[in-house]
Amino acid sequence: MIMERKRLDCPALPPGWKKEEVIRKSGLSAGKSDVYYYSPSGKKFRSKPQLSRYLGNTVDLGSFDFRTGKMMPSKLQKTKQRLRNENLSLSKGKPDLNTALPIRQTASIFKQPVTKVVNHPTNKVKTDMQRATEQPRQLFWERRLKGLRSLDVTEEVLRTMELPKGLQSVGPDASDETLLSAIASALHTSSAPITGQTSTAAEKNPAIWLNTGQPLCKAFIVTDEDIKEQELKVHQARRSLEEALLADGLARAAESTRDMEGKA
DNA sequence: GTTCTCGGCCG
DNA sequence: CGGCCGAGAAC
Repeated sequence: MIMERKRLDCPALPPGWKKEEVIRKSGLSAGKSDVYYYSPSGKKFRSKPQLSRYLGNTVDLGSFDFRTGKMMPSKLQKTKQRLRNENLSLSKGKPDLNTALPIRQTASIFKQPVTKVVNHPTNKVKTDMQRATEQPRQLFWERRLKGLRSLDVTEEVLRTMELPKGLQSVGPDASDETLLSAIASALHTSSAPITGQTSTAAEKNPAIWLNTGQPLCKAFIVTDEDIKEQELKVHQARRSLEEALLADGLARAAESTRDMEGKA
């Protein structure tokens, strides 16, 4: 007899998500149960951290109880406690090893739709369409990114990027810092063109008119000079990378040569 | 190779 | 005690 695995709908998550509870039937932990979730595309999730890594900023799992699959408002208290503790330990100079929200800026750890251009221009790689369709977002979620900095290996703060004068932010937090995060996130999260907020109404009352598919940034104009300037920067960056790789290769070659001589 | 399952760590 | 994830077992 085959034990039917019940995959139940989960109202607290976006449509199509399923929840499953498996009872352990042997061993010391017999009787205990494990809870799993399945995305609309069928991917299995076995913990809350795994879930929030995947969902990114599209869903606030702060009050989500993984075991029951329900939103538990009582848990909001604990979320605030956690934030306090984080700020405390950060001010003591401990490195922030938290990999939960908000999303990281420098690497796309989330699966994104990718178009691979090979010989024939119509060829495409398979993508997770459930993930590719943009989901509703919280207004002004980018504010959570405030204060994030990129560090090098010695934990020195890297110089932040300077933004062109033409870029101006929209919304309650008009700092350049958040603007940069908002744009960087938009470029990472969406494959659609980034135009900024094209409706001028959004500037007057963003809470109503904000286009959540676009960053908190006024519409901007990109001139030919901007493009040329950027091309130059990319070119220079590639040159220095090329030089670094070459130097590294030479160093390795020299090292292995020395090793060989040592053995002979 | 992938999926299932339980152990065990750690907060 | 329970959440989370590693790793061996099963397929």
